[in-house]
Amino acid sequence: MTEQEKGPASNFIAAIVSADIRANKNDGKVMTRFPPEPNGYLHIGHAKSICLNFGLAQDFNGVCNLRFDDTNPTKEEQQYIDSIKEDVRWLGFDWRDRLYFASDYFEKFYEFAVYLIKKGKAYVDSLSADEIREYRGTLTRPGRESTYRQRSVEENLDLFERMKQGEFPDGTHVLRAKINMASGNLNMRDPVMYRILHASHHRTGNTWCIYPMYDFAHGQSDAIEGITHSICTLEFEDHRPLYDWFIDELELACHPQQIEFARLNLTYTIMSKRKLVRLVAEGHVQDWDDPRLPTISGLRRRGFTPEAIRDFCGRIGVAKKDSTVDMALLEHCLREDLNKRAPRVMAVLKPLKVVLENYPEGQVEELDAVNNPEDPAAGSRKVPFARELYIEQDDFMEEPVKKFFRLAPGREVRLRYGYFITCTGIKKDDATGEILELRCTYDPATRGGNAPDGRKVKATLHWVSAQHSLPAEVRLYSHLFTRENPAAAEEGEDFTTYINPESLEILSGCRLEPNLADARPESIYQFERLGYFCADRHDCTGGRLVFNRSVTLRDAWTKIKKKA
RNA sequence: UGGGGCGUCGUCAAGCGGUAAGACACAGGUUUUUGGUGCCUGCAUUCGGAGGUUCGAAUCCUCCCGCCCCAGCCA
Repeated sequence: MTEQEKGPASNFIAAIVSADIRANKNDGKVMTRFPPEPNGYLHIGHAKSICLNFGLAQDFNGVCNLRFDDTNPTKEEQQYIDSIKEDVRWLGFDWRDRLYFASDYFEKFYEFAVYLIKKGKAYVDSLSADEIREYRGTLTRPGRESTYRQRSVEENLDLFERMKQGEFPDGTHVLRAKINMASGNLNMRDPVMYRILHASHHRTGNTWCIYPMYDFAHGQSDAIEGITHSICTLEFEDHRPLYDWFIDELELACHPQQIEFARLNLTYTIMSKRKLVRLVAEGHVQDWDDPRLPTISGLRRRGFTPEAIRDFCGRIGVAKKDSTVDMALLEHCLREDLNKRAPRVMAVLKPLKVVLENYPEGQVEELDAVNNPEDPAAGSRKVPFARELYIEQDDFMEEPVKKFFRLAPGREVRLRYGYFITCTGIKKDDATGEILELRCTYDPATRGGNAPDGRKVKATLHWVSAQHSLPAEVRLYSHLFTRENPAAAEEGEDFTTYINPESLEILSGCRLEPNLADARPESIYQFERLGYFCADRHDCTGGRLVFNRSVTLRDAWTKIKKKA
């Protein structure tokens, strides 16, 4: 069942939207928006918001805008705009011609500000940043009014105009809303609306040297665009009274409804932009698209599909409770998607040579292998079989423990789509005792993997032909952190303490079946019995074969081993 | 000690006065040329706690407890 067939999501926000439509609020129309600040890369938490906003629009016959909240030129960059657009598109969402920028509305915001000044609802404050903080009071004590709060409308108008003209250096004045310095909600204690920033903006250049704060830009942007439901995360709940206050005082025709939901947390990773920046900047990971990161580009490079991510976002639900979703659910969604789509292929990650003593030298057979047992339409392929093969080191034990039913001395197993083989000998390095190769015999009657006499074997192993297989590099990824909640650091430690030193294992001597010779970057395969692997979008080029492990297959044997 | 939220299975999450959905995880079984997949079974006499209202409460009322967010000229 695809996510489309599962029907509209049911969550408290969908319920609100649905009720609004029934009541014919907003003439029954729905318009949402995804409003990222272009100061970093999108991560799986943003995907939740994207799926919610675009999904609501889809489910209720509305539209969803992509709007960049670019009101702080000191932090925002074009490269982030590009990556965000690419990621949203890759996730499968289309904003059509509705690409907006808060900076498109700077002129309007300025007029709004002037309007509020004239109305006596805004004033220029000339306190220093430190003084403003001090005057604001504390959580339990009310603030004090600024000595500049009573400036005349004329003086405020004059000062604000001169702020705009660039007469004053950064930090000398701000425009503030005149609300209530005694409010229990600190956001209502005369919040700053504009600050002076002599900085070049990535879109407006040097046109402005005053920039609106989030609170004086977001709601108005929503109202200008005609947004009906403005969905954001819980930490903005305290801002809602201010969101409403500005729109009311500005007497705007459209008054979107702000609704808050809990942001996504995932076990064994971190979602905070600040911490992600540190991981990248301090070199704990390669870059923003490091496959260990929960960034959209990292997940993509890891081999996650848009379908799996969308399915995940649909399953986790939307609510107001702080929660941490099990990473295992994300992995489950990927396995489920890939199980039905990924072509199967054989790859040996840690090769152990096998010589079939009774197989004719120089003989090569092309054996039929099913491409995907879950999808008959995927057809089959030929895989070369020869006297010398590689199997996985983990598939042999000289002294097998109980419940290990793979290859061992004297034991017979099946080579997938190949023959039954029996281990007859071990060649070791005399000095180190290291196993160099296995001597085996094969049963010619079992070609394809079936024994005419009906005898059974307990294991089927994957393999590749030694001479035909292709060398490859395979990167094995696991959790970036050793703790479920790395953000909750103990005394004297921070989250980097819990970085998993084994989150990346690079295997360079891997052997792939020859059909993988022209694997395209980003193509995903199931390496039988091992997991799903994705050709690296950057490094799997120019004849070099480089694969990233997206996720392992569920593995009963590892569990048995751990219990023992 | 101010303001705003939230507390239903290990983790998410339905439920909205009529007697606790579902998913992941976990545990068994079964099928199987992937110890994969599929299929079957088990997994909250109880909804943070205590009172109360009611024939009946996770749902309504009261009090208590716990957790999260807010003192950027960040978003």
